[in-house]
Amino acid sequence: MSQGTIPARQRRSQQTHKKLLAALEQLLKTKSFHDISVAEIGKVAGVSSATLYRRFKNKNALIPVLFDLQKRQMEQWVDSNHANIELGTISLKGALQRIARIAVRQLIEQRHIMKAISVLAHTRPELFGDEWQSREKRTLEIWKILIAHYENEITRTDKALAASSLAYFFNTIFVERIVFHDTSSNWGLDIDDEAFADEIADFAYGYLTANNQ
Amino acid sequence: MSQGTIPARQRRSQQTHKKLLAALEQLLKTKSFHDISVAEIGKVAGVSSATLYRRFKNKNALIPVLFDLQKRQMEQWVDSNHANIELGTISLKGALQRIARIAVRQLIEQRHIMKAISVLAHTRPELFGDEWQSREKRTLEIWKILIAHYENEITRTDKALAASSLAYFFNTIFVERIVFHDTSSNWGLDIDDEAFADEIADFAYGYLTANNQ
Amino acid sequence: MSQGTIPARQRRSQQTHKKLLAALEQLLKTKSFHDISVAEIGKVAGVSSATLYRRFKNKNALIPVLFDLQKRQMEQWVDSNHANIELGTISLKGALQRIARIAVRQLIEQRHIMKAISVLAHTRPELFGDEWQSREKRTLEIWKILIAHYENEITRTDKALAASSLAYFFNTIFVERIVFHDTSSNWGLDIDDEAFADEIADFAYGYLTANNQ
Amino acid sequence: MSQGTIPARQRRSQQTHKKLLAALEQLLKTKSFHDISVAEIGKVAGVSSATLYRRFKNKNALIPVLFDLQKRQMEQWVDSNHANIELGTISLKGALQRIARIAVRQLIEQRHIMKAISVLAHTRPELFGDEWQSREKRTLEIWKILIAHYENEITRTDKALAASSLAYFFNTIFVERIVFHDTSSNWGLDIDDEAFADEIADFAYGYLTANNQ
DNA sequence: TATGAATGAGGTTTCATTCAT
DNA sequence: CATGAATGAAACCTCATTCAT
Repeated sequence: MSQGTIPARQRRSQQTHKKLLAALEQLLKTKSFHDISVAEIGKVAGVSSATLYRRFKNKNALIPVLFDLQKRQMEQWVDSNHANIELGTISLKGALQRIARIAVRQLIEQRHIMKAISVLAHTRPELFGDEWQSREKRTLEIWKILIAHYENEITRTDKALAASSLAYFFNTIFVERIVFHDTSSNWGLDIDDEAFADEIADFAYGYLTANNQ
Repeated sequence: MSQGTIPARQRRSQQTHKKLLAALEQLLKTKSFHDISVAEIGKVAGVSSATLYRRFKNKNALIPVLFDLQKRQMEQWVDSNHANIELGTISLKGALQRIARIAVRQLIEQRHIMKAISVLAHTRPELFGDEWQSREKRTLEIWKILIAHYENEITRTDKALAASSLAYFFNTIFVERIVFHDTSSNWGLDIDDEAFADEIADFAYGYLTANNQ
Repeated sequence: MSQGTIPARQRRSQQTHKKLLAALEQLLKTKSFHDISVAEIGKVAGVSSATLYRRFKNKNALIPVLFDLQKRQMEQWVDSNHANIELGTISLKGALQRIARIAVRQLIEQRHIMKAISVLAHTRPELFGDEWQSREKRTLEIWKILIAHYENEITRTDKALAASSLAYFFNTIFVERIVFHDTSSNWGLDIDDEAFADEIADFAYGYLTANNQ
Repeated sequence: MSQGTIPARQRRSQQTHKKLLAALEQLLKTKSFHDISVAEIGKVAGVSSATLYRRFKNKNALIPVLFDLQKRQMEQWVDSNHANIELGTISLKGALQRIARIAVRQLIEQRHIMKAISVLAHTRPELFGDEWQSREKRTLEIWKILIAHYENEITRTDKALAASSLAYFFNTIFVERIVFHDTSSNWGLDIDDEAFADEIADFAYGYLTANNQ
């Protein structure tokens, strides 16, 4: 349970909790967290703003919960087999493309919540707990496994560094285009999201396999 | 002249204009635009907040000017020979490293103002005029020139796409690490900024030269 | 039974009643009635705030009960022989000293509850019923008895007035020093409470026996 | 200038300052400081509540100013010769009566503001600066002078203690009757305020002159 | 019955902006 | 022209009290 969240005993209050989060998510589609007032959230959720304060310590306490929500949504999405990668049967390039496409699709799916999280992470980093770090660690592990699997093909010598670089790269490069799609410049990239994912995969592939004589 | 800026006829008011922007820049080092009040800006600038409204239509009108300021600072920096690249005498890889390092250094230099611009671009895109697009165009041109120059070495077939991809890539990938340095996760990238720049250059180099059979 | 109190039929609810009052008393040690919320009282008492409303009409209804509680505590204290005065065996001055010391001790004992009552009496006099008046009457009677007993020694001619003056005096003069001990100025009175009581007794003794030619 | 007060440069703002204080004083006639909202003060003063925050750091910052106001009002009153005591030409008893009557009259004059100060001193002592102490000191000096002047008549041996006791006594004993006149019990003291002052003077006189063999 | 849930009304404070000197 | 003064609108939050389980 995120910090600042007040445990809900009854079913009614759990519903309220959900309704509030759903309202927040809804509102985040059109404005930033800062520009959404507690009253607004309450209104959309169909409860009074005082009720929000029964479930959350204060407005900021919604943020970690938003974070949790994003995580849960992502896990659901992963579980539903959208994110299956069988390293055994696929080339390195294919794997990278697969990953890039999955990342893009998932980011599209969670566009609004990710926008909020991204802005908040840049604006109010102090409101994020350290759960962030555990996600980071797990991601890094996955990249290490992938690199080990394609060891022969990869020319990078410092494998740990390569894992870190890839993790940074994949977690950074899509957000601008996918999440801030409507607001940020597109640099004449008039290709669809799938093709974009492939381009990105090419960066990663090139990085891993280039001749570094 | 940015929109919302009121032309300053007299020298005194030009100074006021400068003082206000300097104050804003100063304040952006410690908090976000949203968290800086007009009164505060006036105080640091040594003028009253009402005076600000004689130079700017409203608080938001500062943003395009901030943007201009960043541009001017960058141009100064470029002019001062920090950003000289002689394509003739240098390998593709060397050129990319050079560019990456320059980008990093320049971002470090303008860290605070870039943070503000980045957040605002994500939060209030409507406040940015279309000058953005002309920068975008010029950047794209530069990449096209570079790609043409190393044509033989580059395996990418769609040169225009490659230019766009590189432009997107270089304008996106550094910000997280350099500008949001203190707030965002570093994915175990325990290398210094120069080495980081080189890693990034490797992505670009790999992308441009990989065997795409 | 104080007004606003809902009669408690069952033993369980009597205990709840007690627990609530004990909680209030406890909380009054650190903050004023106004600053104590119903939720807080409930929490300390170990019941929900809704339960409080089953025992009391509203928050204010606690006040008369607080008053009762103070009375009961005082009576207990008196019964336990702390307050025994045998007029027969003691001088007027001795009697006054005795009374002053008793008053001081009792005020110390009930410091917190008396602080609450004092502030509330000044702030919300309408919340006190008229039971106050019966206490007043009884006190006055006692002073009349004392004055009658030492008739010869006393130079005051208007005995009724003397009784009233003494009653007012003794009921007023200690509170500032004893009850608001930590908050109010002490006028350089660097003596202990017992010596203070004696000083006060001297005022009363002087008043009663001075040469009023 | 009291802490939390923002200096007023223009005449208009000084007027606003005055209007706000006058409004507060007015409102204190019917309710306690705690029960008066900032909005209310603004309304009565004829300004918006935001304006109050231009002159005062916050609501609490009004309190020291209230304190100042009381002091200034008192000084004015004293200067207007209401409080003249010529020790040379008057008996000890006469002097004490004079003082008691003056105290009573002055308290009547400042009844409402004194009620507020008294309640606040008991409720929020932390909001009072240490100016209190300097007043205390001066009062003590005056009593020492008086005692020295009537040295022969006075039977008390510890003169310093006597001064402290009198200071405490005179600063405590009137408030209940005069300031909380309408709310507190009167113990059958059916005499007018002047006669009441005389009774009180008798306590002091008796204290100072009693036979302490 | 007891209580967790819910809320309406209200409180203090901030701030971008306009007014008046 | 520059600025101190003023403000309307809105923000977050609290709490005594009622509702519904």
